[in-house]
Amino acid sequence: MTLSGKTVERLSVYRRLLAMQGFSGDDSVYSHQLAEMVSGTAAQVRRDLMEVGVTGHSKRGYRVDHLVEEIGRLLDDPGGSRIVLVGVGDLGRALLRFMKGHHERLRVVGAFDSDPTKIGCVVHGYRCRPMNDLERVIEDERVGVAIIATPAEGAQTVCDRLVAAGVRGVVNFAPSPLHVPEGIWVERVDIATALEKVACLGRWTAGQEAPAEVDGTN
Amino acid sequence: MTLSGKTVERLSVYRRLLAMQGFSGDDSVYSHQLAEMVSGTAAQVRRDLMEVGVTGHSKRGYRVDHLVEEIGRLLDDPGGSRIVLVGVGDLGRALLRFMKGHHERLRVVGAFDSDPTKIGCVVHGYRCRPMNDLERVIEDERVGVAIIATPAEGAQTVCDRLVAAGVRGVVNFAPSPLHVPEGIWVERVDIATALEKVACLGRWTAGQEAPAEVDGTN
DNA sequence: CATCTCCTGTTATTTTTTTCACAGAAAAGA
DNA sequence: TCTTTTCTGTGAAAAAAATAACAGGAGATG
Repeated sequence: MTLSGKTVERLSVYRRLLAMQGFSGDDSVYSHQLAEMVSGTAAQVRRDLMEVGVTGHSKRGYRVDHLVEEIGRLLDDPGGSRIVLVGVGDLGRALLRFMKGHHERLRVVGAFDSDPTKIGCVVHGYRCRPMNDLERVIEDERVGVAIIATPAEGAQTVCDRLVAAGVRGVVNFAPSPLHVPEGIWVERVDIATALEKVACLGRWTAGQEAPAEVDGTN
Repeated sequence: MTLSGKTVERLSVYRRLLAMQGFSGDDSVYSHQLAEMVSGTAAQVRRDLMEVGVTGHSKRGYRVDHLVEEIGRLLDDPGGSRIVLVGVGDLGRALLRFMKGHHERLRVVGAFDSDPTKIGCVVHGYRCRPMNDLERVIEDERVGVAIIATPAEGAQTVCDRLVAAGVRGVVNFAPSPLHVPEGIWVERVDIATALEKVACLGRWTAGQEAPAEVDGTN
């Protein structure tokens, strides 16, 4: 049984929200409460949780602690995931900051940049290393996940090196898609597209929807 | 006819790639070339372009300049979109930097933060303003799109203010989902989820896939 | 205890999205 | 001019995702 990407996304969100909400001890949640939190439907939540294998209690919902634990069993590598970040520009710095507080199970073990003037600088507690060290760190630390926060130009080259060195999952913040061999998972976080999409669809949805005479056959 | 979100995303990427690739004058592209660029299929590309309404030429493909223009006609507000950014932390700064170079059609007209020590600072050419000015700027500048780059706690409150002031599309970088009235488009960019997803699925896909005896029925 | 209510678990249905497949068009070559 | 090749445009089929629907269980209420 393989979990769909969409499901994994939602599970990640459920867990985060449950952690943020100050649940304690033996608290429970209903599927419709979780649904409300994510602006989804209760059926969707129950379906997701079914896939996780957790079982709720009719009339009392799901035990929060149990839920968090089981989602973790599915999402997390038991040994924790080690991560490298490539590209310590503005975005890279923001990401390091972001990784700082959260995530002991997602640990950054190296930050790299090709700009010689950045090498050695310490950003949010992480020291910036030269690109030459990339392969060694990945192999020594058994890194499975990489974050690419370089400009578009360098991204593909960096990606090739990462994959060759053994990385199996990549989060790509560069504004161009990456080509990877089969078996490597790439998650694209495309800020420019997100903006254009919102600008376009925000206008659309709020605009003069359904020209009335065609009775909106969508 | 309403364009699906997925389609809009792809169109945005097509256009960007076409712009990045140094096409000139009356160059043309084939659907399979575009497909290769985005690691997609030619059929998908043709279907997307069909929705745009552009028509290609058999044996010669699509005129690049025509394509870019037509995609623009669909995605862009003719008058350009004015944007506000709320939250000038590390991520907000990275986003301002990002908006700087690109996008004259997506123009940031205000950056806001609730931290008094940040007010007045100029970041990548944008001056940080106090939250009090938020509504006034949105109304005066007829802002339709907002970027939320605050911590999770403040995000919903900020969002409510944005919507009340007239914003119709929101890009949410805060790690918690937002609740909005119907007609408002929210695009979530969830860095934490992207990381967890890659860590999970990268492990999965490369791992001991399909236990061999079940002949991989996915 | 009987009933009412409000949950979960899961199957069935619908909707959305992607892929397939092929007719038609146009350049190129013989 | 006839054939071959290699495109596009699009209906049909398939796959994926979301939604609805409902049986069954368990606390609450009287």
